[in-house]
Amino acid sequence: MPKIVDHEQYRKELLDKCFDLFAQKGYGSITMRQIAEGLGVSTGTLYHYFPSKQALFEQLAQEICEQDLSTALAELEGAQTLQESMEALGRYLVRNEDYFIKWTYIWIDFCQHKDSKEMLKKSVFKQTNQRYQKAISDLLGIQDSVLASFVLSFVDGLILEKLWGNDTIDFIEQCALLGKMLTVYLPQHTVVSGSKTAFMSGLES
Amino acid sequence: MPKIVDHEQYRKELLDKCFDLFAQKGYGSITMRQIAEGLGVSTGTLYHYFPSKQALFEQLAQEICEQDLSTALAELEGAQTLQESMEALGRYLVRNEDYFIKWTYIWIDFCQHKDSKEMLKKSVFKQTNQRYQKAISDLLGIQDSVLASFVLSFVDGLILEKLWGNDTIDFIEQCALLGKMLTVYLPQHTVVSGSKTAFMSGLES
Amino acid sequence: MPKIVDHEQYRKELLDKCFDLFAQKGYGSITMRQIAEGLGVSTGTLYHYFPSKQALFEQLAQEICEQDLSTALAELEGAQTLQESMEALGRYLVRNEDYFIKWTYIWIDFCQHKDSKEMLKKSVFKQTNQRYQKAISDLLGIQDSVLASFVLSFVDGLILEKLWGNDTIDFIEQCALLGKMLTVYLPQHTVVSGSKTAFMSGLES
Amino acid sequence: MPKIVDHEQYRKELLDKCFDLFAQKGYGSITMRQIAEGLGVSTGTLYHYFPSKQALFEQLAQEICEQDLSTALAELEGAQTLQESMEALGRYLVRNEDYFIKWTYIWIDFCQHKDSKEMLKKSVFKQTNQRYQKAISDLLGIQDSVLASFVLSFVDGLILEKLWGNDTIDFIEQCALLGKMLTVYLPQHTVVSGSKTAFMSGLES
DNA sequence: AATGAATGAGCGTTCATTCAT
DNA sequence: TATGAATGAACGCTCATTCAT
Repeated sequence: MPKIVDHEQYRKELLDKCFDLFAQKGYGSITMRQIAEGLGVSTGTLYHYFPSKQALFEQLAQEICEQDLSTALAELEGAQTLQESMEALGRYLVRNEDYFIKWTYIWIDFCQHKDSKEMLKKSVFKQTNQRYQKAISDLLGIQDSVLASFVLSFVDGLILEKLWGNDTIDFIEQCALLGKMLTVYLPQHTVVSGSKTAFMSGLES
Repeated sequence: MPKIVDHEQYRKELLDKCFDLFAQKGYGSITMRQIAEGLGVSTGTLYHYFPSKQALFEQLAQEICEQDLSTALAELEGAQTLQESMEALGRYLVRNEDYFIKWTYIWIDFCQHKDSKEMLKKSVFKQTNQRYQKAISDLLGIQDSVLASFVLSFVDGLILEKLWGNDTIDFIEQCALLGKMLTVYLPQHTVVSGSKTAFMSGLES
Repeated sequence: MPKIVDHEQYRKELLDKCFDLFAQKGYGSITMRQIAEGLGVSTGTLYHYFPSKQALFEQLAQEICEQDLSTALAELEGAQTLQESMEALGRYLVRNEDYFIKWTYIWIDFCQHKDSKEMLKKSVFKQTNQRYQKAISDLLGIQDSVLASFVLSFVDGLILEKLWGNDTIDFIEQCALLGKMLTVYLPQHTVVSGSKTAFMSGLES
Repeated sequence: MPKIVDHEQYRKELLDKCFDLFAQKGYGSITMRQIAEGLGVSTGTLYHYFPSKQALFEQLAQEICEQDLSTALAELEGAQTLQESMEALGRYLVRNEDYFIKWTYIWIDFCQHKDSKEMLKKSVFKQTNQRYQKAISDLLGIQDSVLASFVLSFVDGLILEKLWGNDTIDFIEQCALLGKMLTVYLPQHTVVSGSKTAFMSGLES
């Protein structure tokens, strides 16, 4: 039993270290030898833990989708106003820019191989997307899914612009702008249903 | 009397047909044989027109970056209000969703191979990005580059969400929302300098 | 616990077996698949031991240049007279005719690819040639380099004639003739400096 | 009829120009495109005159074998003594060193492809070799075929040494040495049969 | 006669994967 | 468990050859 734990734990460690490797070269361009080398193991060992390159990549995709959002979200809590929330979001994006770019590389790569993995994509990604949307709803303090999608898309887009080398974009500035826009938009368009959210009361303070 | 072929024109035709192929499988995963087959030529012919796979891909990237925006922009003209402009943008995105997703796949792929191509990326893409930003500025009728980047990122994000299979996003709905947000935001924050733009007067009507 | 293989030794074994293969078809006409098949390994294995076809060929050329001459020379020792030495040389050439022809094929091939290998050729071959010239000087028992070159060229020519199919040439007969010619020529032209060589005393007996 | 003459003549011109090309890279390493380019024609034209690469090479080999020796030999005539003849030979070799090296490259290349060409080799080369041996006999003024082979081999060897880069060899010096050796050797060993040759009388003068 | 575009088998080489140790 | 040698199908690319003009 403890053996299995070790095996499983080591597998996860290897998987984590694969993140950068796949992000840098892409599924189609990295080789198992390069991965093994990057992990500091032999190809034999790599195949001992993962049945194939495809399986390794899918497990990685699965893994990064299932990553816990709670610690991330914790960083965003504590804001008193929407504006503060957005500014916190901006700082959070700046701090994790590199990670998000890599995440994006990997996920897009994964999407491109939509053969038999359609199902996995459907199940895992949909779920992930919902979690992100939920996180944004919580952050905004509203339930409007269109608005949540709006913010989600905007954030995706910020990262995408950075990914392809546009360094004229400033996450902080952009998120602040989003904050301002939401601040002037929301009070006029939100149907306050029942009790106010913590966020709304924050807004009014 | 050689076989009469307009070498340059045929090269461009082949290049155009490569767009879908590279978008579907990615640079690292598609093979020259597959490309040749997809184009309906032999590998020999493919190499007669392109010196290498990498050169073919770079020419494709160059090509799609240099594509004319004017016809695209023409579709967006004629709107009287910002809201109408945004709605036109939404319809435009819906109409060209497939194209933009493929464009994104290819460009991200290109960015991932940033070895000696850094320069090309810098020169070509930067320019392209500027043209897009300019187009958005024109569409909005403002000069604020932060705002233009905001809209650009948002649009990028919409496409990215669609790319990875999120079909709960509705371009029309999202662009309408953007329109509404801009409509309430702009009058309060834009310093109208000198004569009003056509757009601004439309707003006031 | 890796598979136990003495990498370096196995590499040498493969290299040795390449000798005949390259000699028979020539560098430009033999394929790596044919070589692999000839060696009884897969192409993958071949590339595991040699980085490229060119490197393989260069290592082979290097190898055959560095081969020990001492055993060969030992066969030629023990002759009491110049005539006997030359007759021993003739028998030696007959015995190794096949080997020398192959050696010649390979070396000529190597010389034809004198691009960046000029240096290797210069260093390795020159050295080899000097060793051969030295061996001939020892055999003749004289220091005259012009004479040594004469004999060397003659021997080269004998092999070359055999290489291109002239089977009217008889190594024994030719070497005997060389012996006779040297025997009548040398006493009249050699300045005996100091003590006589073993060979000279043999001549006089 | 005149058309055919032109065709045939042009074919020969092309063939002549191939000499250097094949000598420089070797049959297996030169491509038909490179040959065409070297000749200043298209591949189509090349194939119009020669049915295949192999046929082209064989025709070249045939051609250079059949080349007239008479002009060459004329250069060697006029010597009064054997020594003079050998010195003339030395100068002749120096003058044509480049040509002979190329000739050797090509012929060795041809010999290496001894599949179905064995016959051609047998017939054409044997004949050629006999002509050379005859030329040498004439030059020496003797009929001894062993001696002729000796000289032929020696000359071959001189060229071979030069081919593989040995530039310490001096054709003039070597041929002079050969002259001296023959001069001391011949009078003692030649059975003068019947009338003296022109050469012998020269020797005695 | 002459061109060069087109072909596809085959080249040198790589790579995911297997296997003996 | 861990290694890296071994495999051979398949990769990017080339080349002798054919063919439409």
